[in-house]
Amino acid sequence: MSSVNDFESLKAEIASQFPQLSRRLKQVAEFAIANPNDMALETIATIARKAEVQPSTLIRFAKYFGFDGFSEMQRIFKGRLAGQSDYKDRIKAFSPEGESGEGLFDDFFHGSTASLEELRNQLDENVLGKAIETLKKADTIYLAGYRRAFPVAAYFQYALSHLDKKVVLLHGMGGMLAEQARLMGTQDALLAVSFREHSEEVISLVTEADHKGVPVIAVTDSSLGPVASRASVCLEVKDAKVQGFRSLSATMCLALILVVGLGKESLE
Amino acid sequence: MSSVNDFESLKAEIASQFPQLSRRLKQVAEFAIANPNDMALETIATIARKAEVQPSTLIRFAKYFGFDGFSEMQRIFKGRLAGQSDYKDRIKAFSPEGESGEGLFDDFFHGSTASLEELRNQLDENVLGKAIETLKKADTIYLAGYRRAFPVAAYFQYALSHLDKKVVLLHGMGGMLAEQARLMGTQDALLAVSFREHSEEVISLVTEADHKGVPVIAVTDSSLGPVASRASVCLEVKDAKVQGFRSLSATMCLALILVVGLGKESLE
DNA sequence: CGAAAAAGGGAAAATATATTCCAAAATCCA
DNA sequence: TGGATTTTGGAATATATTTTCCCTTTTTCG
Repeated sequence: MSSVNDFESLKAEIASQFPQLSRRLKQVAEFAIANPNDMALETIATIARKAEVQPSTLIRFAKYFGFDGFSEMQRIFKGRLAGQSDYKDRIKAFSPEGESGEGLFDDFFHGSTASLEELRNQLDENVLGKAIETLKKADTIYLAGYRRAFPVAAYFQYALSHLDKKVVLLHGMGGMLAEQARLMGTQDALLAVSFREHSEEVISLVTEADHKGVPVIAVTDSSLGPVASRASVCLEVKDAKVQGFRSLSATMCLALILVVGLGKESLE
Repeated sequence: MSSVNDFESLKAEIASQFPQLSRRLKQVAEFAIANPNDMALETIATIARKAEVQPSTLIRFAKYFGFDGFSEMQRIFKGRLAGQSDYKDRIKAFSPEGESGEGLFDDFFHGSTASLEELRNQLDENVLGKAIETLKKADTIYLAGYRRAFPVAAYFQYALSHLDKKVVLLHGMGGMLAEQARLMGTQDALLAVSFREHSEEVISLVTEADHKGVPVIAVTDSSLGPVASRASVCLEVKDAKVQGFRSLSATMCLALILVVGLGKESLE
């Protein structure tokens, strides 16, 4: 087992050992540094062919650097591609045993930070641009969000109205949801925030908008759900869950990005 | 051989077929979209374990979408990783610190992450404990929050009601704010969320509660403001500001901490 | 130059991985 | 309800991949 645990240190190690490597091992070293993707994604045979060495040379190379075999070294290259922030895994599962004396609430911060990290990695600039473009074109922006998504919709209402956008929060108060929604037209847009177990209200609103030809921008945690499938633009965001409750940290950050993006666009 | 050649079209294809997939195939679809990295880097057995399906289900999934087998479909996922990582390296290489046109949204993530970090450092365990204790003792929790603070109050309403706490959101709709607030008693508590330029409503609510002897828990960005000074417990949180707009990422994290803290306490 | 040591090639063996297949369970439909 | 059809789980099989090992080639150094 090698002491090297991440790509950066492996790279450094290879660089420092390089001069004293044999001819073929140098060849592998150069290939590995130049083609880390291949090293992560291809089989030993394919890599060997591309690097023009024998498969066994690759294994010798791995063993030279203290790994049990090639596969073990390949993990490092895979880790590099996976993003390897170790925050990532935290989104799904938190240590149930919890505290180790230090930082009783670290789980929460880690979770939120992890969600942000994930959002940063996943957020597609093009999709976001399309969303902003749609909002910009809209005469009136209708907002939908219920249960956990309601605070997000409320935040949009606050922030967008500060941009002098016409916004209507479809709160359904007084049982007037359908009436409120009836006014949506093709020149408008519906910004729907919805998380799994999507509420009936949001699904029917989105469906109606879709039928009418009103552009729908979805902010959701499930890009395969009923809301996303009817949306013209789908922004995915996953907040960390702690003891049955999800924060809204990442979603709020996404909301801010949308708002500021729209603000910028409007000024130009 | 499938007609799908890149990740984006596979994703679109999966989304469009999703509704008519069987239960396990849906499970795979969700996992695949949510964890494309695992799909590219792990073995069938590992993926199956993570997605909680049988290996054979993964193969059925691949075949459903026209691939010869799982491995062929996995190529699509590998392709995605191979393509994007050039971009990834570029970011790392050219912008080691600040901005350089790349990482257009890094400001937002950085801002939110920094806010969380600050919250983590500033948050006093004793103060938090006192806040939770107060909320726990309260018969009914009254919630106040206007403008930017409203989404936070709304989140509290959602989350606390899931803990079977009696909560009243003082929304002031219909001009009945004073009437709603009149019911607060010393056995209750007022959870007031307010940020600078504090709204008139929240100030008068907090003042009234203070006079009546109702415990007030303040969540605010100004520990010296009119809300904090009248509160029995004051939790300070500062969200990052980007181009005139503040996110609520850190505040939402704090809200989650309070909620989960209260949930734990209640169980014991 | 020639013996000893190191490096390299490549096939064979070992291991891991993907795929098939069939029986059991669930779902559908008449 | 009850037979037909689809879906699912999981062991058995086939395939692919990694690793070992031995022999050949190359390099090193007295």
